[in-house]
Amino acid sequence: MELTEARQKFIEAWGKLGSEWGINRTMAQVHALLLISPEALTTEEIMESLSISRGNANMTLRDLINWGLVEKQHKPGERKEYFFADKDVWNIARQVAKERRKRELDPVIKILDELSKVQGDAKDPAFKTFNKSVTDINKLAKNVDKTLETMIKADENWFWSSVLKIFK
Amino acid sequence: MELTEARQKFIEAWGKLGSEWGINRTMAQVHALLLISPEALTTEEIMESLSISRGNANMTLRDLINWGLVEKQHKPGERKEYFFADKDVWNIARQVAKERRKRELDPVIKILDELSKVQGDAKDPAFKTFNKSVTDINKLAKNVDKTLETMIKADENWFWSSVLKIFK
DNA sequence: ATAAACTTTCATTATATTTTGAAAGTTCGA
DNA sequence: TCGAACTTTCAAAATATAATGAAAGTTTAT
Repeated sequence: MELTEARQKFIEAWGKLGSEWGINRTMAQVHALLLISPEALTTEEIMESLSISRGNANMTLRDLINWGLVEKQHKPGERKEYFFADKDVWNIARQVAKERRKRELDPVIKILDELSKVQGDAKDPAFKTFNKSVTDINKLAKNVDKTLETMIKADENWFWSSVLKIFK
Repeated sequence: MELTEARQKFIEAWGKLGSEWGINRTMAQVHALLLISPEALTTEEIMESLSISRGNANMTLRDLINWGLVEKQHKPGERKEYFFADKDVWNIARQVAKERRKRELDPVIKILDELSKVQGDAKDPAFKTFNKSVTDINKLAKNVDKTLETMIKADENWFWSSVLKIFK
């Protein structure tokens, strides 16, 4: 396989994985493109490479910037904006973990905390079952939350050597 | 808050979280309903509870069965099928991890392995950047894979006490 | 063999999400 | 202050995803 084809496959695979995990396919593809681009790219180049419209490119890049995965660059003497992706995969993983935790896990934990407090008749099977499921999910969610928090703060080598050491 | 309202909130929250993570909202809601139902339910009851059509209920239940989260039950002397969800939250988490690993992570790792092998000019920045990103992502993906494999096999208490011990 | 009870299918419809592109907005040099 | 270069917006269109429900299929008791 040669580079051009391989790059294409990478962009496709990343887009597919993204869409399976609730991330817009185009956003994942733009990210993939920037990940394998040694230089920062202009909006034009991204539009061209992925055959997407200006509006789509613009919004997608803004989202990527909000996710902390991409940044704008300016070249001296040029008006155009260039976009560049952090290539440190551990940083990327941490950043994604951080954002998804904030946007999705935290709100759910808040609701589960409320629902855990709901009082009811200890003899009512409907209440017992509700209470058990909610409480158990809440505990699990909090364990995940703590693990993510650690990961977000952690150094990559330390993190994986600790985790994998347990499991050997 | 009383039970009826709380149940409703739980179903909503679970549906929302599911849809953010690439799982059909209705599927997550049916699962939530079964999770808080002490008894197995019929298709009719599920349709009624969630205001969904027969076809939708049928397909969603089949999917949940394929995910290993729900099973059919038969009551003696009755033709009707009843549906019941495993209430063990750790089993559920493992089952979801297992399925998503198989359906999504494994195929991606396969592609990354191929792409890691692509040869190129070590002086070409395009090749160097491509190669580094692909290789690094591949390593990360394999660490995640190993961790999931361990989790899938693990006992809940052992797993969390090991993981959280590292991070205290 | 029949029919009632129940389940499954799938073409059609509905909904949700994503994309487009032209117009409006902004910035900057002359 | 003007206009060229560039960016952003957003209503409308396109696409993708999910839901409906009637018809077809299946099972079982008689």
